[in-house]
Amino acid sequence: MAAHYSISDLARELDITTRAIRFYEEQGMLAPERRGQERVYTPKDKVTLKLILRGKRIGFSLAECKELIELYDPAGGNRRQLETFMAKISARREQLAQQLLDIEQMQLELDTAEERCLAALEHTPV
Amino acid sequence: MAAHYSISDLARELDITTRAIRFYEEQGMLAPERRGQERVYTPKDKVTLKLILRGKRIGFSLAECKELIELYDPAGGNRRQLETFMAKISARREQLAQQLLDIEQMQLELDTAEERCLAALEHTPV
DNA sequence: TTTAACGTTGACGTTAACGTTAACCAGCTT
DNA sequence: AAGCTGGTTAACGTTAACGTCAACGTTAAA
Repeated sequence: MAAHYSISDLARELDITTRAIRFYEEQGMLAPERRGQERVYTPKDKVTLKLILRGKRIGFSLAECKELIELYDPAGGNRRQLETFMAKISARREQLAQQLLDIEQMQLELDTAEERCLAALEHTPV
Repeated sequence: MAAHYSISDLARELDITTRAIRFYEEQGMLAPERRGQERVYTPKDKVTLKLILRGKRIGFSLAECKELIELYDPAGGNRRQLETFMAKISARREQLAQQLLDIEQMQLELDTAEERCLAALEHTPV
């Protein structure tokens, strides 16, 4: 429940390097406060980092992760921007649906591959 | 139902560049026949390419795609190899499961992001 | 007081997965 | 003969996402 984290606190907890965290900041995805030179992170920053990591796991680029993060900003923006965002969201949805299909198919094929491995092991002497 | 394809046939049909196809070959993922200098692809090569593309869509590296392809080889290999493959398969399965969770979570958040966009549009004059 | 732990800013290095010329050849058409 | 289409190899260029020093400052403990 700590209100603040150091850069290595977050690195440890989220299992990334401090270099990566600084890099995300360099890319404009984070803007932690400073106490002198040192970066001080809030729980909100932590949430942002988690968003980035999840995005990456799904296969988004950092640039795309940044867009996602911006959706959470109350910055809002004008009608044109909002419509652009909506379009991007719908494009994402389609891509995610395709990924789901790919994953299902892949799982089926891994099943049969596994079976073939097992069968082969049956006939292989220890 | 053609028995053979040229490199640009496949490029067109699978919507990739000929450069990419040659690159996959360079990486040892393909080994098309030759008629003189020219590459001649069979339906089997096409299947391999599709496997690569699906793998990429899910977020596998080319090296990982190559491993998947090798699972389809009747090369088989020894007990040690098979066990290694099995371990990799199970690791993949876990990663895929995690991706599914991430995608579901992401979809929920896109839902609310979309709602916020819509709400904002409501209050924005045309 | 020195040494250890943690932080900082450069800045160059690295890997993956192709893109992009360049320079060439073979066959067909005009 | 000239030009187009489509293929080839070789080799350098590019982008993303950090890794990996180097050189330095600051507490806090031994």
